[in-house]
Order: sequence, then structure tokens, then C-alpha cells
Amino acid sequence: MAKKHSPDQVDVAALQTMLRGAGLRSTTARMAVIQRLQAANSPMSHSELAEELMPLGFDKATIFRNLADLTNAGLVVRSELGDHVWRFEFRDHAHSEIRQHPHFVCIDCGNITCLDQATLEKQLKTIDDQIGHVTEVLLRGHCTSCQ
Amino acid sequence: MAKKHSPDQVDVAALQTMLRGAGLRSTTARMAVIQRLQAANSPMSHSELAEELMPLGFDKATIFRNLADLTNAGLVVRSELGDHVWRFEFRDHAHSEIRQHPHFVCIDCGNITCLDQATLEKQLKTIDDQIGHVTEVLLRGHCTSCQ
DNA sequence: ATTAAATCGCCAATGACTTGCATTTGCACA
DNA sequence: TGTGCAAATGCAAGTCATTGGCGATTTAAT
Repeated sequence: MAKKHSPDQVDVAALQTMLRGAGLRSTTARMAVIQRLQAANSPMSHSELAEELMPLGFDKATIFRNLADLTNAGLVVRSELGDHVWRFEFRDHAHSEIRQHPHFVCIDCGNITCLDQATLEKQLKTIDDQIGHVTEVLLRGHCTSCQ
Repeated sequence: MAKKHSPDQVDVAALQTMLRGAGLRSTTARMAVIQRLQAANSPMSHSELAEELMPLGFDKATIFRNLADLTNAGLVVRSELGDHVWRFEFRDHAHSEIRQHPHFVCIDCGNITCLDQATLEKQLKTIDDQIGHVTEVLLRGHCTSCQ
């Protein structure tokens, strides 16, 4: 049989390497979770993931545990956007830095705006020294179109 | 009997006026909740409140309901500090402006630091103009003692 | 192929609220 | 100074997201 090089298989191999490099085994459930997150273009909640993956036979507790494992391993970023729901995002190591860019969430329409990382940087440096190292910034309020 | 003017009694009367002005009855449970929040120097979760007030005979459902009522009435501010627990703060109308002071939450120990309202004010004004009106600021990271 | 440890799947338990309902209480008005 | 009634309370049960226990299964190193 000839060797296949479909984009999917390349991704699978890369993800498996990534998992092993992080000290995690490559299991079907784990791969399903990380592949789904990699394909997503915005952070997904556990329930969104579960809704898709449970019909495929994966257990929701397993999905939870994998999200936790992947987060601990640094392959996935977990964030809370103020609505009591954890959201998970595949972490693109090429673009990851000391802190994530600030998010602005509109209380009314729920829209999320990603701000420039430099926006509050100067003030945050002062806080870093005095209170602790800030890794995550969340601003909430009313966006211009909802005001 | 001579009129008393202990600070406590003054506070109680002021809070009762405040409740009535907001269209809420002054009940013992409600007063207990708002007094405790007024005395606190950082936001309190329902469970923290319940831990203190249940031994005094107040029901936790009542505490929840009162926190919701007080929040709806605008006497208390509810915020989500990134750990999936609502926290409540007495709203000081003398100092309340367009936005509340920023909070810093330590990811490791959970400690909450209330920052000075002026801390990020300058930068936030710019954001107000460009993206929307920021009402709530949340910073998360590792505090100096956990680093 | 063997095997120890990681992971899985099922299911029970926790924790943070929420809701239903019968009883009590604050307070507006008589 | 009562009295009525909506608001508020206490108790209990329910919901929903998340976590923990545990025996069975699977991964990956030898």
C-alpha cells in the first residue's frame, strides 16, 4: 500500500507528536478533543464539545479530564469570559507570549473583541511589580453598537 | 431614653433608608447581608456569606435571593472573578462612577486584590472611545507571594 | 508478546445555585 | 394602634456543571 500524505494525516501525526512531547498518551478520546479544538476558530465550551463528541461514543467525564490534561500540559488555553462557562482554545505556540491579549466582552450582545496586546502593557508592567504577574486581562462593558 | 448615635445605629438607619429607596423591604436577613457586605473590604462569594450568616439562623436560599435582589436594585455589584463563583460587593455610591475598580485575582491562591480605580483609567478612556464603554476590569495572574 | 501505568467509561457525589410552596413578616393604610 | 396582603422567609427538593471512585481497557515501553 502506498504511503498517504493527506493533510488530515499530517495533522494527526503532528498532534500525536505534540501530545507525546507534552508527556501525554495519544488516545482516541484525546485526539478527538484536540482535533476538534484545532479546527475551531473560536474558543469552545465543554458542553459544545460534549454535544459533538458524546454521540461519537466519548464520555463527558473523559472530555472534561482531557480538557484539564491538555490545559495543564499547555496545549490548550482555558478562559472564562464572565459568563460562568469555561472555554477552551487550541494554543498556537507560534503566537503565545507571556500574557494573552486582553479581551473585551460586551455585556449586552456577548460579542468578544480581542484587543492589541500593547494596549494596557505599560500599566500592567507596574502591576506586575507591585501585586503580581498578570497573565490574563478581561474587560467587560457595553460595546459601541449596544450603547 | 436618650437618643443613641453609635456609628452602628447610624449605619443601620442609613442602610434601611437605602433599601426602602430601592423599593426593597428592610428585613433582618436583608440587613444582615448588606451590613456584612458593607463591612467587607473585598468581594464576598455566596458561600463565604452563607458560612457566616447561616449559623445566625439565616437560610442560604434567602441569602441567595437577597444577593440577587440587592444586585438588581443596584445596591450591590456582582462580579465573576474567573473561578466560576459570583462575588458580591457593597456599592459605594459616593465613589461609584462609570466603572468599578479593577480586581486582581491570583490563579494560585485565589486571593483577590482590589486595585485603585485610577490604575488603568487613562488607557480605559481610550478604549471607551474606540471599542465601547468598559464597566468591569478583571486581571488574573500570579500574586507576588505565589510567584 | 508482556506488562505496568495511563486512561476510559460508567455512575455516584459534590457544589453552586434555583425553584416550589406553605408560613411569616414588613409596612401601607384604615 | 390594628389589619390585610404582597413581599420575603425557611425548608426541601431539583437542576446543572464539574469532579472523584473504581474496575475494565488501552497505550507504549521493554
